[in-house]
Amino acid sequence: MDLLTQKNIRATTFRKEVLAVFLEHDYAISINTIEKSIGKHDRITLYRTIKTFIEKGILHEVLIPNEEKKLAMCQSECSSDGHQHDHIHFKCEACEEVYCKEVDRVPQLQLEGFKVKSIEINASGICEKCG
Amino acid sequence: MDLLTQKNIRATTFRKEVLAVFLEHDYAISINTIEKSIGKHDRITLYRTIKTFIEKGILHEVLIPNEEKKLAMCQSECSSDGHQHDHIHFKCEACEEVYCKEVDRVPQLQLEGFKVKSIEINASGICEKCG
DNA sequence: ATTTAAAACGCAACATTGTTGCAATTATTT
DNA sequence: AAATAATTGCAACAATGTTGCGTTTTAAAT
Ligand SMILES: [Mn+2]
Ligand SMILES: [Mn+2]
Ligand SMILES: [Zn+2]
Ligand SMILES: [Zn+2]
Repeated sequence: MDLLTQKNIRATTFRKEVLAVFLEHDYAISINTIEKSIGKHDRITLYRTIKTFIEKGILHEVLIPNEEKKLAMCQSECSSDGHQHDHIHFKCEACEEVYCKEVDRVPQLQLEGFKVKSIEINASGICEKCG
Repeated sequence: MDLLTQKNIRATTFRKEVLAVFLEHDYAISINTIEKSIGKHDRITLYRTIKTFIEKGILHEVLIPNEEKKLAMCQSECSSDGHQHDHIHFKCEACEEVYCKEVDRVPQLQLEGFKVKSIEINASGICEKCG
Protein backbone atom coordinates (compact mmCIF):
# COMPACT_ATOMS: atom_id res chain seq x y z
CA MET A 1 0.00 0.00 0.00
CA ASP A 2 0.96 3.48 -0.94
CA LEU A 3 2.53 5.77 1.68
CA LEU A 4 0.12 8.56 0.78
CA THR A 5 -2.93 6.36 1.23
CA GLN A 6 -1.46 5.10 4.50
CA LYS A 7 -1.25 8.66 5.74
CA ASN A 8 -4.85 9.29 4.71
CA ILE A 9 -4.37 11.67 1.85
CA ARG A 10 -5.20 11.21 -1.79
CA ALA A 11 -2.46 9.73 -3.91
CA THR A 12 -2.50 12.23 -6.74
CA THR A 13 -0.01 12.39 -9.60
CA PHE A 14 1.53 15.56 -8.30
CA ARG A 15 2.05 14.21 -4.80
CA LYS A 16 3.51 10.97 -6.10
CA GLU A 17 5.98 12.94 -8.18
CA VAL A 18 7.07 15.05 -5.24
CA LEU A 19 7.41 11.98 -3.07
CA ALA A 20 9.47 10.28 -5.76
CA VAL A 21 12.02 13.11 -5.63
CA PHE A 22 12.51 12.50 -1.91
CA LEU A 23 12.90 8.78 -2.45
CA GLU A 24 15.67 9.44 -4.97
CA HIS A 25 17.77 11.22 -2.34
CA ASP A 26 19.20 9.93 0.91
CA TYR A 27 19.70 13.45 2.22
CA ALA A 28 17.61 16.53 2.91
CA ILE A 29 16.70 18.61 -0.14
CA SER A 30 15.56 22.16 -0.75
CA ILE A 31 12.36 23.31 -2.42
CA ASN A 32 14.55 24.45 -5.30
CA THR A 33 15.84 20.94 -5.78
CA ILE A 34 12.31 19.60 -5.87
CA GLU A 35 11.27 22.21 -8.41
CA LYS A 36 14.15 21.32 -10.67
CA SER A 37 13.40 17.60 -10.43
CA ILE A 38 9.73 17.66 -11.26
CA GLY A 39 9.10 18.75 -14.81
CA LYS A 40 6.21 21.12 -15.15
CA HIS A 41 5.07 22.35 -11.81
CA ASP A 42 2.96 24.85 -10.01
CA ARG A 43 4.83 26.56 -7.20
CA ILE A 44 1.70 27.13 -5.15
CA THR A 45 0.62 23.52 -5.32
CA LEU A 46 4.11 22.48 -4.33
CA TYR A 47 4.04 24.68 -1.25
CA ARG A 48 0.64 23.29 -0.32
CA THR A 49 1.83 19.75 -0.93
CA ILE A 50 4.79 20.30 1.36
CA LYS A 51 2.58 21.80 4.05
CA THR A 52 0.25 18.81 3.84
CA PHE A 53 3.16 16.36 3.90
CA ILE A 54 4.52 18.00 7.03
CA GLU A 55 1.13 17.94 8.74
CA LYS A 56 0.63 14.29 7.89
CA GLY A 57 4.05 13.23 9.13
CA ILE A 58 5.57 12.49 5.74
CA LEU A 59 8.15 15.26 5.72
CA HIS A 60 9.94 17.41 8.26
CA GLU A 61 11.94 20.60 7.96
CA VAL A 62 15.71 20.54 8.35
CA LEU A 63 17.09 23.90 9.38
CA ILE A 64 20.78 24.64 9.58
CA PRO A 65 21.92 28.20 10.33
CA ASN A 66 22.96 30.16 7.23
CA GLU A 67 21.53 27.54 4.91
CA GLU A 68 18.59 27.26 2.62
CA LYS A 69 15.63 25.53 4.25
CA LYS A 70 15.61 21.83 3.51
CA LEU A 71 13.11 19.01 3.83
CA ALA A 72 13.49 15.33 4.48
CA MET A 73 11.26 12.31 4.87
CA CYS A 74 10.04 11.21 8.25
CA GLN A 75 10.17 7.73 9.60
CA SER A 76 7.00 5.72 9.90
CA GLU A 77 6.26 6.85 13.45
CA CYS A 78 5.29 10.36 12.40
CA SER A 79 1.64 11.20 11.74
CA SER A 80 -0.83 14.05 12.02
CA ASP A 81 -0.70 13.41 15.77
CA GLY A 82 2.89 14.60 15.80
CA HIS A 83 6.41 13.98 14.73
CA GLN A 84 8.66 11.59 16.55
CA HIS A 85 12.25 11.49 15.40
CA ASP A 86 14.96 9.34 16.83
CA HIS A 87 17.52 10.78 14.51
CA ILE A 88 19.88 13.66 14.22
CA HIS A 89 20.87 15.89 11.33
CA PHE A 90 24.40 15.69 10.11
CA LYS A 91 25.87 18.25 7.75
CA CYS A 92 28.97 17.04 5.96
CA GLU A 93 31.60 19.72 5.40
CA ALA A 94 32.94 17.85 2.40
CA CYS A 95 29.90 16.91 0.27
CA GLU A 96 27.84 19.64 1.94
CA GLU A 97 24.76 17.47 2.19
CA VAL A 98 22.61 17.15 5.28
CA TYR A 99 21.73 13.62 6.31
CA CYS A 100 19.09 12.36 8.69
CA LYS A 101 20.96 9.82 10.73
CA GLU A 102 19.32 7.28 13.00
CA VAL A 103 20.90 6.87 16.40
CA ASP A 104 20.31 4.13 18.93
CA ARG A 105 20.17 6.56 21.77
CA VAL A 106 19.65 10.29 21.38
CA PRO A 107 21.90 11.95 23.97
CA GLN A 108 19.90 13.23 26.90
CA LEU A 109 20.14 16.59 28.51
CA GLN A 110 19.76 17.75 32.10
CA LEU A 111 19.04 21.42 32.69
CA GLU A 112 18.70 22.69 36.23
CA GLY A 113 15.18 24.12 36.64
CA PHE A 114 14.04 23.18 33.13
CA LYS A 115 11.78 20.31 32.18
CA VAL A 116 13.23 18.92 28.95
CA LYS A 117 10.58 17.18 26.88
CA SER A 118 12.29 16.79 23.53
CA ILE A 119 15.65 17.32 21.98
CA GLU A 120 16.85 17.85 18.45
CA ILE A 121 20.44 17.63 17.31
CA ASN A 122 22.32 19.07 14.37
CA ALA A 123 25.89 17.93 14.05
CA SER A 124 28.50 18.65 11.45
CA GLY A 125 31.75 17.08 10.34
CA ILE A 126 32.67 14.50 7.74
CA CYS A 127 30.19 11.90 6.59
CA GLU A 128 30.67 8.22 6.07
CA LYS A 129 31.03 8.52 2.29
CA CYS A 130 33.52 11.41 2.42
CA GLY A 131 35.48 10.06 5.40
CA MET B 1 34.95 49.66 25.97
CA ASP B 2 32.07 49.21 23.61
CA LEU B 3 31.23 45.76 22.26
CA LEU B 4 31.07 47.10 18.72
CA THR B 5 34.51 48.67 18.94
CA GLN B 6 35.81 45.46 20.48
CA LYS B 7 34.57 43.56 17.45
CA ASN B 8 36.25 46.04 15.11
CA ILE B 9 33.23 47.70 13.63
CA ARG B 10 32.11 51.32 13.92
CA ALA B 11 29.80 52.07 16.79
CA THR B 12 27.12 53.96 14.91
CA THR B 13 23.82 55.14 16.37
CA PHE B 14 21.88 52.60 14.37
CA ARG B 15 24.03 49.68 15.47
CA LYS B 16 23.90 50.75 19.08
CA GLU B 17 20.12 50.89 18.93
CA VAL B 18 19.89 47.41 17.42
CA LEU B 19 22.29 46.06 20.00
CA ALA B 20 20.26 47.69 22.78
CA VAL B 21 17.18 45.74 21.71
CA PHE B 22 19.08 42.48 22.15
CA LEU B 23 20.36 43.54 25.54
CA GLU B 24 16.77 44.16 26.68
CA HIS B 25 15.83 40.54 26.02
CA ASP B 26 17.17 37.37 27.57
CA TYR B 27 15.77 35.29 24.74
CA ALA B 28 16.10 35.06 20.98
CA ILE B 29 14.11 37.64 19.01
CA SER B 30 12.84 37.97 15.46
CA ILE B 31 13.65 40.71 12.96
CA ASN B 32 10.07 41.82 13.40
CA THR B 33 10.60 42.34 17.10
CA ILE B 34 13.67 44.43 16.40
CA GLU B 35 11.79 46.54 13.87
CA LYS B 36 9.03 47.23 16.34
CA SER B 37 11.50 48.17 19.07
CA ILE B 38 13.60 50.67 17.18
CA GLY B 39 11.65 53.77 16.23
CA LYS B 40 12.25 54.96 12.70
CA HIS B 41 14.30 52.48 10.77
CA ASP B 42 15.47 51.41 7.39
CA ARG B 43 14.80 47.75 6.70
CA ILE B 44 17.78 47.43 4.37
CA THR B 45 20.21 48.85 6.88
CA LEU B 46 18.79 46.53 9.50
CA TYR B 47 19.38 43.49 7.31
CA ARG B 48 22.91 44.66 6.63
CA THR B 49 23.49 45.32 10.31
CA ILE B 50 22.36 41.82 11.17
CA LYS B 51 24.59 40.31 8.52
CA THR B 52 27.57 42.25 9.84
CA PHE B 53 26.77 41.31 13.43
CA ILE B 54 26.65 37.64 12.48
CA GLU B 55 29.94 37.87 10.59
CA LYS B 56 31.63 39.62 13.49
CA GLY B 57 30.42 37.12 16.08
CA ILE B 58 27.95 39.41 17.81
CA LEU B 59 24.77 37.57 16.83
CA HIS B 60 23.81 34.09 15.73
CA GLU B 61 20.71 32.67 14.10
CA VAL B 62 18.31 30.53 16.09
CA LEU B 63 16.24 28.25 13.88
CA ILE B 64 13.43 26.13 15.18
CA PRO B 65 11.30 24.18 12.69
CA ASN B 66 7.98 25.88 11.87
CA GLU B 67 9.03 29.09 13.55
CA GLU B 68 10.01 32.55 12.43
CA LYS B 69 13.78 32.95 12.20
CA LYS B 70 15.20 34.39 15.38
CA LEU B 71 18.49 35.95 16.43
CA ALA B 72 20.38 36.01 19.69
CA MET B 73 23.60 37.40 21.04
CA CYS B 74 26.77 35.35 21.02
CA GLN B 75 29.11 34.90 23.90
CA SER B 76 32.43 36.64 23.90
CA GLU B 77 34.29 33.75 22.25
CA CYS B 78 32.69 34.37 18.86
CA SER B 79 34.48 36.51 16.29
CA SER B 80 34.96 36.88 12.55
CA ASP B 81 37.16 33.78 12.82
CA GLY B 82 34.08 31.76 13.69
CA HIS B 83 31.36 31.07 16.17
CA GLN B 84 31.92 28.94 19.23
CA HIS B 85 28.85 28.18 21.28
CA ASP B 86 28.74 26.11 24.41
CA HIS B 87 25.05 26.52 24.74
CA ILE B 88 21.84 24.98 23.58
CA HIS B 89 18.55 26.47 22.47
CA PHE B 90 15.54 25.83 24.60
CA LYS B 91 12.02 26.57 23.41
CA CYS B 92 9.51 26.82 26.24
CA GLU B 93 6.08 25.44 25.40
CA ALA B 94 4.48 27.74 27.96
CA CYS B 95 5.94 31.21 27.35
CA GLU B 96 6.92 30.22 23.80
CA GLU B 97 10.27 31.98 23.99
CA VAL B 98 13.54 30.48 22.87
CA TYR B 99 16.42 30.79 25.30
CA CYS B 100 20.12 30.33 24.77
CA LYS B 101 21.14 28.24 27.72
CA GLU B 102 24.73 27.67 28.76
CA VAL B 103 25.62 24.11 29.64
CA ASP B 104 28.70 22.88 31.45
CA ARG B 105 29.11 20.03 29.08
CA VAL B 106 27.42 19.78 25.68
CA PRO B 107 26.42 16.13 25.26
CA GLN B 108 28.72 14.33 22.88
CA LEU B 109 27.76 12.14 20.02
CA GLN B 110 29.33 9.03 18.51
CA LEU B 111 28.36 8.09 14.98
CA GLU B 112 29.84 5.00 13.42
CA GLY B 113 31.82 6.06 10.35
CA PHE B 114 31.22 9.77 10.82
CA LYS B 115 33.68 12.30 12.14
CA VAL B 116 31.65 14.63 14.37
CA LYS B 117 33.26 18.07 14.63
CA SER B 118 30.51 20.14 16.14
CA ILE B 119 27.10 19.70 17.59
CA GLU B 120 24.14 21.99 18.07
CA ILE B 121 21.16 21.24 20.25
CA ASN B 122 17.59 22.52 20.27
CA ALA B 123 15.49 21.29 23.15
CA SER B 124 11.94 22.07 24.14
CA GLY B 125 9.89 21.75 27.28
CA ILE B 126 9.12 24.06 30.17
CA CYS B 127 11.49 26.79 31.19
CA GLU B 128 12.69 27.80 34.60
CA LYS B 129 10.29 30.77 34.86
CA CYS B 130 7.22 28.83 33.71
CA GLY B 131 8.06 25.64 35.62
C1' DA C 1 41.05 71.82 13.51
C1' DT C 2 40.74 70.60 8.71
C1' DT C 3 41.16 67.54 5.23
C1' DT C 4 40.85 62.92 3.42
C1' DA C 5 39.47 58.24 2.89
C1' DA C 6 36.84 54.53 4.26
C1' DA C 7 32.71 52.70 6.12
C1' DA C 8 27.93 52.90 6.83
C1' DC C 9 23.42 54.70 5.60
C1' DG C 10 19.06 55.46 3.00
C1' DC C 11 16.56 55.15 -1.04
C1' DA C 12 14.89 52.78 -5.14
C1' DA C 13 14.45 48.85 -7.49
C1' DC C 14 14.46 44.08 -7.59
C1' DA C 15 14.63 38.93 -6.28
C1' DT C 16 13.10 35.17 -3.64
C1' DT C 17 10.00 32.82 -0.73
C1' DG C 18 5.54 31.90 0.90
C1' DT C 19 0.23 32.76 1.24
C1' DT C 20 -4.89 33.45 0.06
C1' DG C 21 -9.16 33.39 -2.70
C1' DC C 22 -11.54 31.24 -6.14
C1' DA C 23 -12.99 28.74 -10.19
C1' DA C 24 -11.86 24.47 -12.71
C1' DT C 25 -10.44 19.77 -12.32
C1' DT C 26 -9.84 15.24 -10.28
C1' DA C 27 -10.65 11.57 -6.94
C1' DT C 28 -13.76 9.25 -3.93
C1' DT C 29 -18.37 8.01 -2.23
C1' DT C 30 -23.23 7.12 -2.90
C1' DA D 1 -23.45 7.76 -13.29
C1' DA D 2 -24.21 11.52 -10.23
C1' DA D 3 -23.07 13.80 -6.08
C1' DT D 4 -19.59 15.21 -2.94
C1' DA D 5 -15.27 16.45 -1.29
C1' DA D 6 -10.44 17.16 -2.00
C1' DT D 7 -6.97 18.99 -4.88
C1' DT D 8 -5.16 21.83 -8.46
C1' DG D 9 -3.80 26.00 -11.14
C1' DC D 10 -4.13 30.74 -11.85
C1' DA D 11 -3.94 35.51 -10.30
C1' DA D 12 -2.93 38.52 -7.00
C1' DC D 13 -0.65 39.55 -3.00
C1' DA D 14 2.41 39.53 1.31
C1' DA D 15 6.65 38.80 3.57
C1' DT D 16 11.47 38.36 3.52
C1' DG D 17 15.87 39.37 1.77
C1' DT D 18 19.37 41.54 -1.73
C1' DT D 19 22.00 44.88 -4.89
C1' DG D 20 23.52 49.30 -6.78
C1' DC D 21 24.51 53.85 -5.97
C1' DG D 22 24.74 58.57 -4.35
C1' DT D 23 24.90 60.89 0.26
C1' DT D 24 26.22 61.13 5.00
C1' DT D 25 28.86 59.82 8.93
C1' DT D 26 32.98 58.14 11.14
C1' DA D 27 37.74 57.54 11.97
C1' DA D 28 42.33 58.52 10.47
C1' DA D 29 45.84 61.55 8.54
C1' DT D 30 47.65 66.01 7.88
MN1 LIG E 1 15.60 14.55 9.72
MN1 LIG F 1 22.06 30.71 20.96
ZN1 LIG G 1 29.99 13.96 2.87
ZN1 LIG H 1 8.70 29.61 29.65
